[in-house]
Amino acid sequence: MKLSQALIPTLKETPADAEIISHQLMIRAGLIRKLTSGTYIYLPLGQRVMNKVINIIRSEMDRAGAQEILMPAMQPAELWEESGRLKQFGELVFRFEDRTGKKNLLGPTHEEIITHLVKNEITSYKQLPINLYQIQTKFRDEIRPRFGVLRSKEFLMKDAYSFDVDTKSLDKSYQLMYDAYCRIFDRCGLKYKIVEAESGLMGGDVSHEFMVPSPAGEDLFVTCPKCDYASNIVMANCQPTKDPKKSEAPQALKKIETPGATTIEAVSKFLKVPASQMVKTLIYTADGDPVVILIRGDHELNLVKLGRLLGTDNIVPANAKTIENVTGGPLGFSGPVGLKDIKIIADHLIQGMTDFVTGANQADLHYINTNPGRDFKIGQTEDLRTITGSDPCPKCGTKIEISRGIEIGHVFKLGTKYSKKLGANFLDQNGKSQPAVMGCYGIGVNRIIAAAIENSSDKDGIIWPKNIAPYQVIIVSVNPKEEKIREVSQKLYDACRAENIEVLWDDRNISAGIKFKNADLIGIPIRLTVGKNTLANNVVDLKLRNSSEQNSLAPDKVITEVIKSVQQNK
RNA sequence: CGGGGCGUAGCGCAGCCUGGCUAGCGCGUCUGCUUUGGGAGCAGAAGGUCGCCAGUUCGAAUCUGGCCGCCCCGACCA
Repeated sequence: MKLSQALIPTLKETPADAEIISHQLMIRAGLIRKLTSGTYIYLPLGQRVMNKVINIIRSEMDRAGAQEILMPAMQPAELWEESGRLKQFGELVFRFEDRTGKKNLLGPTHEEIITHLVKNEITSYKQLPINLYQIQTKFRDEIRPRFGVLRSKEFLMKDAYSFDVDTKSLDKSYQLMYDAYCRIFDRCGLKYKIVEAESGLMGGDVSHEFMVPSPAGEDLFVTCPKCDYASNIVMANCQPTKDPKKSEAPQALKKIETPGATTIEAVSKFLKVPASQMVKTLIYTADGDPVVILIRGDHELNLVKLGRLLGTDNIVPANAKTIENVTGGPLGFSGPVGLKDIKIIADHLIQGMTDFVTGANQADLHYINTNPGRDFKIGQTEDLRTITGSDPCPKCGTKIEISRGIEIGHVFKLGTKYSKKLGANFLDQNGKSQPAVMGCYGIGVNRIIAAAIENSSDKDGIIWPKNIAPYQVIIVSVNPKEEKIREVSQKLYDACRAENIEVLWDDRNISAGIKFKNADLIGIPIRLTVGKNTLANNVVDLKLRNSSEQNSLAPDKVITEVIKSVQQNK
């Protein structure tokens, strides 16, 4: 492609509404343009990268034995009512009616549809296992789209679904996908971590996320610097204190005034007591019933853990009225002392704490020197908090590390959740009807692009991994009006095209500086410069985007070098 | 949805507080000439419902109200 003819609108200035590097560079390098919040137009350069990624995904999925299909983005709401997920997804789903009043939605994911298909088409164990996938646009009415293409309302996803006769067979299908994902992300040139994850709306018990570490990521994950432990932060187990140290002489419980101090921070400041020496009493309602939870002042309640414990995800903070009913006191001064007729669920650490500060269930009053056992009863002790950076690794005890990451892929063992609900059964060897055991596997295609840029750029622009670069080579003709320069450039351009090497030719009649800046910005791996060196010594300069070295070679030699370099990465 | 911020030419911004003539600046764009190894120079030109609607006023980009859009933080979301 000649740059003079290409729609590659680069920007010198950083757009004001782009916060993170990948978003800024995707706009500046002319990959995307925003249509509205959460939807983007992919320009030629962006679309080329997208296609590169898609091709890699497709080849690895096919290699793993998965078969490509295409399901509609428009789906009947009926199927979602059957699975019970319409309510669960709630506002996240775009809904609409057709002219007859039939309820439809734009698919945020496709478990319902694939299960429907398999229900009708798979009837025998002889047809299993099977893995079907598609690369398709998903729609999610996100509360807050952000960071460009990282969280958008419309995005491209590769989603695969496996069906097996039993869990043992599912383990194999799962591993196959897990390995395929590693190959896909390796080929995309990404550095990533695989972490244990929460299954959320998908359901199922086992899942792993593929995370690209980046400060721009929306997810936090935990890794151990010593062993191989890696987990999403919400899943990381906190170690119970094995041998709680009781203070030798607990102080007497005492009520003291804390006017207007309704938060841990305010009380901590007022009483000059560190948050870690306080206990917060949280009242939630789970399926409408109030629960009382105790967490150390400097810790955070982990709703996922609480949900697992209570067996529901319908957990919301109690309103002021419920709090009054439960504690007899106003919001902001709740405490465990004197609570009746309600079980107190405490985080593991509470048991070992002594002489701590907590609410007195009366306005403007807190207790100091509270001690569990003596002053109130803990009904149940559980791991309820979110792990912190000062916690030990649940596996080996080394201090863990917390990092941010971009979730580019997620694999789930679903089990029979959907097959049971939607009736995807098959006849086993004994002629008995069994629900298929499912797995599902997603990759965010757009996120791979953003993650690759987050992973690899410098002050001048993008540095593409070779396998997903929109073009392999860019030829910069310093002064294309010069006949010899044009001639040599044309020769290089033709030679690349003859070898099927993707090449951009900057044939524009503009000053050289712009061309170099542009080439760096759009991040093409190999740059060939035809300029005064060519005129004086009949050589072309070859420079790689990811190195500062530049070599001068005869035009024929340059082509050989380029071919070698491009093939190395295939 | 709660909190904060923004909306003036394709992009980045000034002007608004303290209302007033033809709404500016930089980049980009177009024409011509000179340039061409790291975002060139000169000369000329095009490009604006000042987000929208209403109100106050002799007069509104500027003041007031409503609405819309966009960004950031949060609710923990594949």
